[in-house]
Amino acid sequence: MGLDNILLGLLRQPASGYDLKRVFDEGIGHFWAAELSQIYPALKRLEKRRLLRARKVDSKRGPGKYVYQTTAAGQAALRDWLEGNPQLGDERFAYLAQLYFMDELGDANKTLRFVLRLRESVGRKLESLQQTESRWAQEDSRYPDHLPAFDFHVHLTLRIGLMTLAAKLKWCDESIRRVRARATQAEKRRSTSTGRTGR
Amino acid sequence: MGLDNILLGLLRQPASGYDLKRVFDEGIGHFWAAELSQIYPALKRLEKRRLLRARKVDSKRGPGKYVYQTTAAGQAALRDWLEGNPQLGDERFAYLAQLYFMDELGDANKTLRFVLRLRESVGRKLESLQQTESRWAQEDSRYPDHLPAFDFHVHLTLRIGLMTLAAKLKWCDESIRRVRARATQAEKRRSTSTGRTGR
DNA sequence: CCGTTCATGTAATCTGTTACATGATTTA
DNA sequence: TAAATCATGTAACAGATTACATGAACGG
Repeated sequence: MGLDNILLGLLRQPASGYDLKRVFDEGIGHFWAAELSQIYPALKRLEKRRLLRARKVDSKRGPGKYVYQTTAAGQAALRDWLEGNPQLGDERFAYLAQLYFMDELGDANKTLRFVLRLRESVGRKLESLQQTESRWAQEDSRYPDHLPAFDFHVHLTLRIGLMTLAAKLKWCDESIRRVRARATQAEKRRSTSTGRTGR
Repeated sequence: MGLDNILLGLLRQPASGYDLKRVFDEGIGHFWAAELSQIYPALKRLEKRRLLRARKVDSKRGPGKYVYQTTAAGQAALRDWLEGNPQLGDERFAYLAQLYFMDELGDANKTLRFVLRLRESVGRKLESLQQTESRWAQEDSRYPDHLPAFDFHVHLTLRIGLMTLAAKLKWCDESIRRVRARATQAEKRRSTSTGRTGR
């Protein structure tokens, strides 16, 4: 249902499956992903249910192109979804599961390197969103509080992405410091006990 | 693969499927969820692959109980996973998709109420994690920097949960203020234009 | 002419949820 | 004695990924 509703939202502006894939990758990737192999069947399904209408357009490049657009019935379905409760699903973070069990490796340096790699990825994502925001702020003097309704809502989702990534980065830095402290403590314990027992 | 590896991690301590469900619900729910109907087949699968070993134990209550435990091969598989890169999957947040399209409703008050409901849920989750942390801090004087390795890693995952939830709550508050401002501006525009046009 | 981008799709597989089925034991 | 908890499972469905298949047009 998630994807279907998102397509109804995106297709208030006409677009092809291929176009939509770009939107997922470049536009809303920070809160939803989808593959082409998932998008195409979904479009057909929604067309059959009369929530989307399709028309064939011949594009300059490649073969024929099918452009979809939300119908009045589709708009009504979209509104129903929007009027409902915030859909907070269970979140799954495999990297946290990895960290949770990482005592298994018995080596604080491995935990440290793990968090350092995490920091890199988080930093990259954060920079990318920050760029998006600063470009936007430069180009539109109404940013952020005098934007038209659509853009304002887009901005809100951008902000939460920015703020949670910033929090994660802060956590990485905090954790790196503390894991380092533990690693050097373990190092010390090793050398003093070696010193005392003579080996 | 995600669940399988997590089970290998959890079953370093012997437990039944039913026990594990409680761990998902009460222990690691903030980063991974699983249903019993998913856990039981996974246990069988892992047992067939000799990554877990099962033994039957008759409990006081209910019918026979099967207690599983990670084997040496299972431990090796677990370590391979832990040595790998941090697994950052694509995150899907349906409530952000809802917010993204909420201009469709053409009513800032609906957006406001949506964010208020969100704030409630986030607040509840945050409080629950905060309680977990403060209980832990009270009961264990080594908390957080002198904990044994396992507990320290658990603590790290707790911290990131706490910090991202705090960031989300901050975002809610920020957004509530700004959506309110927009709602009252829209209100004003309505009344001045009514005043000017005389209807 | 070769790689990239445009463009659409199918098939197999994996992962996860909801609903259903069964039955013992404990607690109110 | 009825509801809650303990305990294990199956079946049907839904959602998503990976691999495969096809082919036109453009840029270097």
